[in-house]
Amino acid sequence: MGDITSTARSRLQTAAVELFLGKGFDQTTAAEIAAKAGVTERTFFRHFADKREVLFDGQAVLSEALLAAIAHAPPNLSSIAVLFRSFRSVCPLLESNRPFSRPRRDVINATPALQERELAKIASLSDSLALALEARGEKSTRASLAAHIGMIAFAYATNAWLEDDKRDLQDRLAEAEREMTSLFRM
Amino acid sequence: MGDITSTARSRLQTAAVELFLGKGFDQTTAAEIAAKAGVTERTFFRHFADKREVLFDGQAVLSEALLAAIAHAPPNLSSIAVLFRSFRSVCPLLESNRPFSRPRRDVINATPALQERELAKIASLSDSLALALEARGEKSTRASLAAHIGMIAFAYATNAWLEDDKRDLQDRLAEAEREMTSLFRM
DNA sequence: GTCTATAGGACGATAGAC
DNA sequence: GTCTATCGTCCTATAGAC
Repeated sequence: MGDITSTARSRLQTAAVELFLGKGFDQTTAAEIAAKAGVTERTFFRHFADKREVLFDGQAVLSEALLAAIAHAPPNLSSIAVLFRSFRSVCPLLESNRPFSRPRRDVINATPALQERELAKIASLSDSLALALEARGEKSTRASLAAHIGMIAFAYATNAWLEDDKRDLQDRLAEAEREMTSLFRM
Repeated sequence: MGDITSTARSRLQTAAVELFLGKGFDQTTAAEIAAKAGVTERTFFRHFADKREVLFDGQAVLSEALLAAIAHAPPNLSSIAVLFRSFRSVCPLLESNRPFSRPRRDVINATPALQERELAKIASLSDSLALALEARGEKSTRASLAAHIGMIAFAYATNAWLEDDKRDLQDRLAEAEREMTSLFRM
């Protein structure tokens, strides 16, 4: 991937967020985004499989960070404990990204089609985490349940923090973990 | 909803599943489905907002059954307990529907676009369940976490049962509940 | 040479407007 | 029920990096 390529990509992403915020996802055409980024419509679709995908790129970085954290976690921790440990480890990454995440979140919240895509990405990430837990020796069934449940808490904490950062992400995560654990203690 | 409408709807649904199974979702056009059902393409889109939606109708029945079960559950049960109780109560409904659910599931499994829609439906159902739990007096945060976590187990059990019905749905549910609970006991 | 990014025209299908 | 904008795919072609 050379410089020209990545700048075309990032120009497209920036243009997309601005246009989506300004006039809505449905009212923005791929051609407009491309024009604003100085490329053709056809180039837009070469970089992104469909119009929604332009908003879902950062996931790859997050995914790798989480998988690495799970792989390097000490043994003899429960799967749930490993997951929350990993979530905590990526908080700085997410915090530094907030200026971009916040407007992106607003666009997604306003657009059902984008919410669908986000759920798909979260599910895909959960499946990856489940495999990483299996690599630690967890049974397949339990790894999958733990990963998907953990992601519920992670997504919940992230959303709460994006809506209101009076309390930081670590704090939101700790609260989600507490609440979730307590659900099973009664 | 008159008779003509509902039969046209069901003819469209049946035709859609058959065509999707035969040549794949992407290779099937809305016009083909309509023709097979004896109506025009325009009629297809009057019944279903988009091409995917034709496969997601039964959700409404399931949703109502679950909400009713939650509303009529005895007080003083934990949210998680209420949810699993409700899931168990709809098992007969799902079991009787298996002949339709199984091919539908195959189509969805083969089509990313349909998986996205299914995740969205599950999330929407989870939100409804959360509201029903709140109506029982559960705190909003906890209701939401419980509902989404419960749906993970429910979806997991349903998928396992659809893939292999050597063990019935009740059994799969009980196993999911056991596994999930045990994740928080170590 | 190979590989990759950009470009452009044509086109069927979706889905909304009227 | 007709009309049409937009999405998204197919194909080929050019330019630059390595």
